[in-house]
Amino acid sequence: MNRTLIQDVLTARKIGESATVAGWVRTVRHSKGGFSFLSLNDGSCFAQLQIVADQSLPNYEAEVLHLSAGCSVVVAGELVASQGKGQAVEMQARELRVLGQCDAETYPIQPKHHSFEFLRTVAHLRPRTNTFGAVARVRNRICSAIHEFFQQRGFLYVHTPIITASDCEGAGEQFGVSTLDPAAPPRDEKGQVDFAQDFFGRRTYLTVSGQLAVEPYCCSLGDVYTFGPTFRAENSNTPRHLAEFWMVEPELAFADLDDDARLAEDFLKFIFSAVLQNCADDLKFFNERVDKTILETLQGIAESEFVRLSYTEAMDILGKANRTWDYPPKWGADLQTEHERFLTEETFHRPVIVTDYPAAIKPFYMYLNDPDEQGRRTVRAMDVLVPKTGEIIGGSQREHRLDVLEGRMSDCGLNRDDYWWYLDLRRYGGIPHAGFGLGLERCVQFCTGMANIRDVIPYPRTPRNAEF
RNA sequence: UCCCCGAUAGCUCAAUCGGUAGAGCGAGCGGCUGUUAACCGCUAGGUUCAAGGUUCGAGUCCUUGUCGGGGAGCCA
Repeated sequence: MNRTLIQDVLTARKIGESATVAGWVRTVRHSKGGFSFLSLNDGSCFAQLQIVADQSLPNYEAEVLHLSAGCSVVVAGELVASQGKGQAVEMQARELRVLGQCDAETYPIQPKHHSFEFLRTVAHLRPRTNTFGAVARVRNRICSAIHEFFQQRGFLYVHTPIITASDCEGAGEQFGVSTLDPAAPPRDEKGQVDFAQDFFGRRTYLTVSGQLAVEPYCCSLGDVYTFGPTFRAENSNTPRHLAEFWMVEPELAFADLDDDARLAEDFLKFIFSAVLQNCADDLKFFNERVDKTILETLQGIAESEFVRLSYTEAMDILGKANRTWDYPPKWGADLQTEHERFLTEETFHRPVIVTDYPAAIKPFYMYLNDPDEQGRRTVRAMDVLVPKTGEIIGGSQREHRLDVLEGRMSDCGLNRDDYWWYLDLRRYGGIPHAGFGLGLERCVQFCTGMANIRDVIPYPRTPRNAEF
């Protein structure tokens, strides 16, 4: 069909021009004067195009008068200056064809307010609403900005596997992948399930991170990034966690943690600027209906410097704070949510990059710092914390010294043989390198103000929920 | 997984001390109207999440379960 997107009609077409548009009716208002007003949305932008359909249309009485919210139509007509308020231009229909009827009695998306909880139960129809259309467009813009940012800087896009054999990537519980019959799996002599007879001849899992798999490409080709789905089988029931989510993981060659933090800050600012620039109508809607601070916050961040401080400095600030804690800050323990919020929302009012966490609470692959004057060991890790969402990025400089890495693996109780290829990178031409992971959905949450992560991904997967 | 809260009409919610289950929106019909969160009138619409229990009587109290929300942990 040779149609014009409503976005183009509203921005690029002039009064007097003809066009054909197609979309879904949002609301219908019939006038006894012999004409009807349709609000038409086709997803190309937030705005609706008002269609004026009058009784000169041959199907006016038979079809137009029976249209309701949700019907799909194709309209050919001419752009005219609107006589009413609320829109500058509208389309005078010359021909209106109904593509799909929509029973108003049973259609779940009524022209009224719905709760996000209810809309989750109709996830296949919620993209027809203002909110979820806007979320989808912002999410898309963020994804294109991610690729733009890295491609402009010469990063290579690398596809890491979804299915992995390493069962100790260190980032959480994993989903097993198997084609064995769960009711009657083959058993070995000890009565254990014999995964040697499974599809891959060994135990396999869905990936919890592409990092380990992308490092070899970084240590061969330079700056790289991976961007794909990630799976965590944690029983997490929060507005910030999904069992299936998307993660961007750049890996910088010949780089340390300072380079990494600088990249993370530039990266987030690039994304926020892109969204501000290209999704103005959607953001205006979020700012009015979802979170009245979202525009101010995004603009403020795009222009301000992120705060940098070490874990030890953060502990000092928290320790001196004049308030009571559910978890009193203590060097050696991880930052609690209340600590993170205090830093971002009450102390600095902007993103904070916390670096150099105690080695004992971080994974084996992070670069080990020299002991401080008190003999405490830290690693070159960083978390980028933002107001409300909390941790949006986690990253580190990687340990590239073979002996130190092997020592850390022993301390963590890991078997070197399982990581022979990972250790090879340090054995043969090892280089300092660093990287981070950005949770895409948390980024979408931050840009839209949507409170629940289940509402920024089309079909959320969470414990006990894989509908649609 | 732990703590707290909730589940009533298609949707959003109300229902006093345990005593006849209501409103708004939406829908249908009619009126009015270059309308646009339209407006006015009428009508239909209920296994009060499920299963037990207490009681003359349960939407309301008790138990268990399911689902949802908020907080925490795990993290992105």
